[in-house]
Amino acid sequence: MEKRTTKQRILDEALDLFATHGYDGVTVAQIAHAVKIKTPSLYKHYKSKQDIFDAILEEIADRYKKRAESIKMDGLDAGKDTELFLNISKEQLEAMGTQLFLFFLHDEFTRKYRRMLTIEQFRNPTASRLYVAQYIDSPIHYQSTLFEAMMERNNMRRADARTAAMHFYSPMFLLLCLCDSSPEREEEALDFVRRHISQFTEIYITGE
Amino acid sequence: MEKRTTKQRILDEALDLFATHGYDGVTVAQIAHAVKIKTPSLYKHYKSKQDIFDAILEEIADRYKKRAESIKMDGLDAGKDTELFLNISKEQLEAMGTQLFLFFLHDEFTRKYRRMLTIEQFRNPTASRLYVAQYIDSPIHYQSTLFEAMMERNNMRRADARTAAMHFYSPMFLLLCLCDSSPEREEEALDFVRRHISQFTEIYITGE
DNA sequence: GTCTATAAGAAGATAGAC
DNA sequence: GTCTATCTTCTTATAGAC
Repeated sequence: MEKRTTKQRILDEALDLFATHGYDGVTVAQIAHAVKIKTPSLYKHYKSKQDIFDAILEEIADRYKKRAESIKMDGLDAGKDTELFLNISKEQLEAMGTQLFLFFLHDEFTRKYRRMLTIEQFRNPTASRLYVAQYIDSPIHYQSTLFEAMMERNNMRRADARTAAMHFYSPMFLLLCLCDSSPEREEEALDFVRRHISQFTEIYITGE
Repeated sequence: MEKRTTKQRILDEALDLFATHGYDGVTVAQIAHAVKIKTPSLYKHYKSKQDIFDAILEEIADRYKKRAESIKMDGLDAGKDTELFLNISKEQLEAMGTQLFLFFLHDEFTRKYRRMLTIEQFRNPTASRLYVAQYIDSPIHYQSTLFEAMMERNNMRRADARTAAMHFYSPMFLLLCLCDSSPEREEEALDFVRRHISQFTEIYITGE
């Protein structure tokens, strides 16, 4: 027995195609071919091409919701991650940031989701909502909470926490966009990430 | 006599449609309808749909090339813009940054070009090249040159100029992406831009 | 340079056998 | 649940009159 059902495999292959060509650039025949079935068989699993697309968006929304809940359960506001950051060395912070960046860059699904949402954000309201939530609002909010706590404890230069969060996150965002468009520049981007974090901590982090 | 020829109006309306729906999401009939001619008339001006798209890409490349040349002619490296920055007050810098951001955000063509390149970057190598050049490499390079000169003259905290350039530019880039996807959040984004520049100058600019 | 008419093929989706 | 065969509509593009 296969682990992945045909229904799931359709979503996987469709995502793969949508992430490069966009919804309108992909035919149901291409999806079927990638799944190694004939076109009409698709319709036993999904009632239309739009239905496949919607299922992918739902999957993205589900993953996002689960991750957001797990962050709350782990108790970010209670200070778990803050404690982590307080006792971290500059080198560890740099390694942590690089690792996080590499995860977002290399994780197959994360990368495809991001590319699909990037393409579809202007014509699909749900895609737009998910794009902004996942790649802009959520990271900024997370970093803000962290930095606020650090500033309160004088582990960080006092400043507007949301602006500091943007100073920390936005270079990562830009470099992700760069690598999504030009994967061959990954090494250069990684070098940038390291120097960015290094310079950020020098500027913002007190009592090294 | 009309100022804009039919040939140019086709490009304008096609761009408008491509910038939201992408190349594959637009039919030649839609373009013709927007131009208020019938579909076959399009083919007297362009030999195919792809030809229209390529002409838009060429237009983008031309504008970019011209701007790049005018920057060189104005003599950035000779220090014109640097002089400007050296004698600028914090308030002026904030106003200048906000104005630049607003131009990129509101200028009709700039906005549509950016959205089209965002959509098409993953399936069209030329679109990818233009996207990275215009919205990542070029701004970073410009700011780097500026900051290097300022650091040399001790008008700026000494640090890696390219990293500082990224610290200055990447929040603008992220906020442009936000506004492209969620135009209703423009005011919030503008507020962020102001606070970002204010905090940036506080951190990086010496001898106010 | 614009139109009507139309060709030629692709694309989404269904019917019905197995 | 997969297939072959087929329908219908949409889409790009051309022919040829005006």
